[in-house]
Amino acid sequence: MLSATSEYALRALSRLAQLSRGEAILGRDLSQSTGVPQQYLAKIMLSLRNAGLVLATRGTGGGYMLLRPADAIHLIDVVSLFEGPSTWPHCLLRGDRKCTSEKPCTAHAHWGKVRNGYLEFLEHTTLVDITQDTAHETQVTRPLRKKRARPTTNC
Amino acid sequence: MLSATSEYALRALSRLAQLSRGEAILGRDLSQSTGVPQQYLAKIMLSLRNAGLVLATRGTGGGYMLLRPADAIHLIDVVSLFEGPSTWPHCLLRGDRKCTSEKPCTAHAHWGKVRNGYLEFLEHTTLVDITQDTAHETQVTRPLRKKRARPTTNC
DNA sequence: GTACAAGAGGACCTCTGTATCAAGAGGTCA
DNA sequence: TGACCTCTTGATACAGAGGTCCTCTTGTAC
Repeated sequence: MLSATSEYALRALSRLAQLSRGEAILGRDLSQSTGVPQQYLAKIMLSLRNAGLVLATRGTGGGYMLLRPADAIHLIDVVSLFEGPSTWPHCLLRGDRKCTSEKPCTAHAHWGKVRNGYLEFLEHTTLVDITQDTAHETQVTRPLRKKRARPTTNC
Repeated sequence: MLSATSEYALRALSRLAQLSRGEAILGRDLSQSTGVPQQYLAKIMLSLRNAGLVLATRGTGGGYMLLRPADAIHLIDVVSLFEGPSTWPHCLLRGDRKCTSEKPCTAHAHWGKVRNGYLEFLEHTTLVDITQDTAHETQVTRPLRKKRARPTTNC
């Protein structure tokens, strides 16, 4: 689905979207309110800055702020920075050469619908949509660690 | 999306689905025709055997075959063996506690549709749907000797 | 100009999924 | 019974994502 990095980026941007216009937030505070490890968040914010999504100001009184209105930043702008192109392949079995667009497998069309649904979701959803009006609360969450369940050996 | 392991499993099962009834395929040949590393495939097949999806027979003339009709094996049966429950969380921002079912974010409902679409796809699609009718090519299978199945230790 | 605040960035660590190796266990056949 | 075949299994290696540490660079205030 989404990598932890993508999700971290969305959470940070969502937090920035809560700020009033012209207001900046420190990396430290951003880390605290999103629950993303500070040093790792710094790296993510760097990518976002290089992508022209946020403005990072150094020195006393510095911090991060959105460079564009929240409703002008779509999830796809963020996710595409951190996810490879093959995350959502044209066929579920991306490695299987037997399923091609000329000779698709039976499930191809159904899979295409699912895939398009997901991509459209990312394209049409903006930061505003995933942002709660919780600018007042300083809720601290834990760093998230992607964890996959081990293959079950029983039924 | 799907882990490599899940996809490997689906490719292998899809290959098994091409065999005629009672026919088995060697691990070596299965690896060759699916492009999955042989030793790694062996481990995956073991999980599938433990899950009651395939029959593995050792010794001369042994190999792998489906234990149920291909149209009775749904993708969800396979994928759930290898993917954890958090792969498709209820909210896109799974780590963000601010988005709850009581107080969902604006995108929650849209995300739910995408999520359900994916899950329904896995639940309704069977091996038959992802299997090409290519049983004629590189025929490296042969009838499995008539022998009782080794009782699986679990299930 | 100096002290301090704050982001930038390289080096390195850790964990997990993916992959390989080698030996073992179960089975067939002459 | 022994040679041979094939899956099983534990140990181990490798690569990449996630995460930390430390130093450097830039900017502000006095």
